Amino acid sequence: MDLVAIYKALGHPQRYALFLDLLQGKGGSCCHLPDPDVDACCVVDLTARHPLAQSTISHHLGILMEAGLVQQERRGTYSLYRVDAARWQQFRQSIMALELCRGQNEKSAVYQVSED
Amino acid sequence: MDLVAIYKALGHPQRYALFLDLLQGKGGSCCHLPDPDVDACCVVDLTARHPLAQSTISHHLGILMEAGLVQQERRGTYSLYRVDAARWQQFRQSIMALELCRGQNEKSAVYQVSED
DNA sequence: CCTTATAATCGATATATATCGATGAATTGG
DNA sequence: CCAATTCATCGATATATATCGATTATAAGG
Repeated sequence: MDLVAIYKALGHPQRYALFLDLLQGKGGSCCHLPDPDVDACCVVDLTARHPLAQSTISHHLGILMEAGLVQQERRGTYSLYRVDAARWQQFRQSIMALELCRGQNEKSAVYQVSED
Repeated sequence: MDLVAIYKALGHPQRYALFLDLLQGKGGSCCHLPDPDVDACCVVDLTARHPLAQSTISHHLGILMEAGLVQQERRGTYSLYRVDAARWQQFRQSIMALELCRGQNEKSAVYQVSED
C-alpha cells in the first residue's frame, strides 16, 4: 500500500470533498438508480453536487482510484464509484501504527554512531 | 485542524521521509548536541541523511510546520525540529473517526430528497 | 437505427510545486 | 571583532497539477 499516494490523493480540497461524499454520502440523492441505498455514486451526481466540470470530476476519481481508495463499477452508461472500505480501514490502521518513537522509547540507542 | 493541509504535507515522498525521520529517528545521529537523546533533529543532520539540498530541506520543514505536524526550536545556530506529538495523535484520531457510512448504517436516510 | 445520456480521454492553459544555488541574517568561538 | 557555521529566504527554472471545453466511445431507449 502506497501511503504517500493516498496522502497525496487526499491532499487536495475538492478531491477530499469528493472522497468524503463517497464515504459519507452527505450529498443527497445517488445516481437515479432503482436501488437508492447503494453505497456508491455516479459521476453525474457528483458533478451536480461539486463545483467542478465533469471531466475534472472524472480526473479526480481516477486519482482516488489509483491510490486504491475507491473502486469503480460500470452499470450501463453509469459509472459507479464507491470507497474501498477494506483499503480505507487498512490505511487508517497503518497510520495508527506509526508512533512517535524518536528518543522516547529507548533512550536513543538508535543515535549511537560508530565510535572510533 | 486542517486535515487537507496535513494530507498534502505528507503526500510527497521526500517530505514524508523527513517526517518519518523526525517521528522515528531512523536516521542516526542527531545534531551534535550535548544531550544526544533529544527527540528532535536539526537541519544539518537531516540534510546529511536525505538526498536534498539544505534549502530544500528547510522548505519541506516549513511545510510540515505550517501543517502543524512539527515544531521548531532555535538553539544557538541550530534549528531543532520535532514532531508535535499531540497534533499527530489528534490527526490520527480524526482519521479513525471517519467511518464509511454511505448506505451501510442508516438504510440511506441521508439520501432522502425533499419529496413533493 | 437514431437520439440521447454518461463518462473517459484529449488538448490547452494557468497555476502550483520542487528543486537548486546564491545570498543574507544570526550566533558561536577563537 | 573576525571567521565559521547554521539555516531561512530569494530568484530562477523545470516539472507537475488542476481545470476546462471539446471530442469520443459506449450504452440505453424510443
